Amino acid sequence: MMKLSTKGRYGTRVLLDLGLHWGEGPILLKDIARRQEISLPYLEHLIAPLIAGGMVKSIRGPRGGVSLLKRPEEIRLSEVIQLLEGPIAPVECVHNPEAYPRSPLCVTHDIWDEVRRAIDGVLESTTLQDLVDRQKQKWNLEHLPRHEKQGATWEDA
Amino acid sequence: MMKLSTKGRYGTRVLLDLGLHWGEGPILLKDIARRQEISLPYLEHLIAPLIAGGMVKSIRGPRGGVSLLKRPEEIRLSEVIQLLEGPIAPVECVHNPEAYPRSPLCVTHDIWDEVRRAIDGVLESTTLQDLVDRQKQKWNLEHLPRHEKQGATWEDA
DNA sequence: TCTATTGTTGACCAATTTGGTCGCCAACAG
DNA sequence: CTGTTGGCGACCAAATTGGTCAACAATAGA
Ligand code: FES
Ligand code: FES
Repeated sequence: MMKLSTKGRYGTRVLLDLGLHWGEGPILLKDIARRQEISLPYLEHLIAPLIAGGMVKSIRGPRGGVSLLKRPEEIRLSEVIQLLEGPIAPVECVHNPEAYPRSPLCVTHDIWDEVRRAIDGVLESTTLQDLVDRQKQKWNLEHLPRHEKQGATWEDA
Repeated sequence: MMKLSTKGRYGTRVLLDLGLHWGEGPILLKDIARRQEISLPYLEHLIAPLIAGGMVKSIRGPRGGVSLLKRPEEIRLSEVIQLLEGPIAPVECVHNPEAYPRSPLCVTHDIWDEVRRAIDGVLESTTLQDLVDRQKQKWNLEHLPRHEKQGATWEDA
């Protein structure tokens, strides 16, 4: 039920990667693809909505690449998921109130909206900087230099 | 993102229907199908996991039908969704901890688990009886006799 | 200006999931 | 035995997912 697709999962990892390299100028898609183990052609599609959403900037040509347009602490996970997976809602009608005139009569509607608010609460209160901080902390606990662990941000076993 | 499928949505309506007819003996699938506007063949598939999960009892033959095995106040929405849609988790690894040895190193894992707990919190604290009560209250506000409105529990416009 | 580099786009594809229908079988009341 | 009712598996179409590929656009630097 209600699984996140690879868009959301990979995309979050891509942004975490960009957050970890914040301030280093344009990052090559090729490098992100290698570190996050995402195929380059697929990554190009993943990054598109993030660029369209004004979250990421891209530069073509030599010395090009992509970088965050906003500071990591200004990027909330709710925006990220919104861009990558669309509206955060367990059912259509919750996100699209006016299109469903029956909502006021529908009991389950109220519950699904509560679920939506619960999800949104978590994602809204988490920023990309939070993820970056947690990642660095985990690396420190491992007593390993950061650059040796940069590939270890996967969610797939 | 993370939409509920018709299994979860229709199935919840089916249980709400059974909750509203609690104590009336076996309810015909045919009647549920008509009231909830679900095709009978599809309904038979929807009800299967609920029977397998011990939530609903079925009786075949004349004067048969289905009915709740537990009282509506003992049926939590979390169980319902669990039976109909599988584990409540935005990513596999959250539900399947031991199969994903990388979890402790993975930052996003923590976030997805927070999301899972948020969802579960809502569904765990809502029982079928809550839905029944809300439905009756909505009907009362409409000042209409109950039996005229029994079809109006849809979530689809 | 030429070229190598890097991102952009859209067409295309296979696999999976979703949302069903249909036909036959099993159980049971009368 | 017969009619009624649910159980179950095969089957199906459509949508979604998860990609690949080739052609193109932009740009930096020689
Ligand atoms: S291991 Fe589960 S999200 Fe990373
Ligand atoms: S109208 Fe949205 S769930 Fe019923």
